[in-house]
Amino acid sequence: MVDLLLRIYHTLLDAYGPQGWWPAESWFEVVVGVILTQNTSWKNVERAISNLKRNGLLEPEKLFALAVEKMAELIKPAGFYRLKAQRLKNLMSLLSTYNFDFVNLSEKITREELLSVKGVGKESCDSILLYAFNRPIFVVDNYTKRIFSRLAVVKEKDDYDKIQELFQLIPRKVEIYKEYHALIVKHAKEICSKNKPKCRLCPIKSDCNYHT
DNA sequence: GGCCAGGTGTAAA
DNA sequence: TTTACACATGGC
Repeated sequence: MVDLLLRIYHTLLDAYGPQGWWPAESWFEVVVGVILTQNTSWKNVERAISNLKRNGLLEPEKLFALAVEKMAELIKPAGFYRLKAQRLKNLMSLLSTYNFDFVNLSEKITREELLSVKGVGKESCDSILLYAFNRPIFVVDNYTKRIFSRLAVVKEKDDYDKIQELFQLIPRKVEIYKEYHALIVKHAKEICSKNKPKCRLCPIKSDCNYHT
């Protein structure tokens, strides 16, 4: 099974090349991006991020000190902005207990702690651990579920933990974990873009007419 | 105009 | 335990 997963990985890598995720200039930008991108296109997240940057607020202490209402205004382009502003606040307050210290956080913060934050679910939690703090944790998203269940690698009703356990049979190399998830997202976008031949892997809709 | 986007929490069945 | 819904902007 591991061989199969690695074969798919290399196939994707050959097809699309390294994706270089996460696109950010700092670990803190990753953390913020993770919350902002919840059910939201990256394009919209970029606008929100650049609003924060432009105001010099993409720094832990600055953002933590910012009123939620102000934050909400700035991240508006990312959608769900009131909700996400509060979620960022919640997350900031956990990170503040580590004094926003990268080394400290990288070594000590746990999955349980992150999951206890309101607004941080499994995918966000694992994205933060992998992409911000370089832990070998595999990120499972809906694309992963749909694509790999159609490839009959996982079952339709397998839950997050089940699928994650499977992928984590792959040797725990952070770079591979980062790249694999990124490639899955890339593939998901590619196969449903126009001018592509029909395939049975549409991640957008299970009954997609365009790619059945 | 409708569907989708690099999800999550909550409430009802 | 599963399902339905709210949250919201912007691209196509």
